[in-house]
Amino acid sequence: MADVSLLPRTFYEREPSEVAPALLGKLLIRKLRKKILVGRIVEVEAYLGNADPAAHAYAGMTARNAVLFGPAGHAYVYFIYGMYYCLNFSCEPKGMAGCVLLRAIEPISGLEEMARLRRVPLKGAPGRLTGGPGKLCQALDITRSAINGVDVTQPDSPLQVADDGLDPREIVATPRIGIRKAADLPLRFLLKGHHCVSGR
DNA sequence: ACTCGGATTCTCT
DNA sequence: GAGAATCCGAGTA
Repeated sequence: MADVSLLPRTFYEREPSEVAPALLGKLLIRKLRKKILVGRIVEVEAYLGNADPAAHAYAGMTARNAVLFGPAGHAYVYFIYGMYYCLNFSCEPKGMAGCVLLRAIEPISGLEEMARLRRVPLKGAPGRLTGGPGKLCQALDITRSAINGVDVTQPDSPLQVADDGLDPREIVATPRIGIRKAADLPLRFLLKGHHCVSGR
């Protein structure tokens, strides 16, 4: 893994529908006390802020979604269904409060620690480890208290995104998963045929 | 292969 | 007090 560069803030200062597919193939890096966990982003969803009824920011700023109304390139972590967290990155344009939801990664490094955090056996399909928004947060120890509001463009941040030069082969767009409103928009992006995307 | 429901708690009305 | 950008196991087939 030579030539790995941190994604700059300008990367996030675009429309979510542009940032989302651009994140595919990038490396998600989680720094813990002693260990470093790495995964490759293989599935994301764009949320268009005040232009998108399915977005958390649609109804305006609250204590929960305040991060989305700040500068781009920050982590928005929310708690859902009583037991899971989901990870997003804030985007521009400013005031629009758009974001990108990370739905699945391919585990690259630190698989043992990920399996321990997930409480599943190490052997088995990698998609079982990080193939879903709730799963990847559990595998990388991402919680609202630890990660929400973190600037992912900083070298000393516990959560970062980097480019290692990989050019994704084929990207496909589909409707988003698990939402009631605006359920028809093709804002879910994934690496075609990848074995770590969410679902069965 | 598919459908169904339970777990569990934060957030906003 | 309702509903939620989920996951997993059980049941049926």
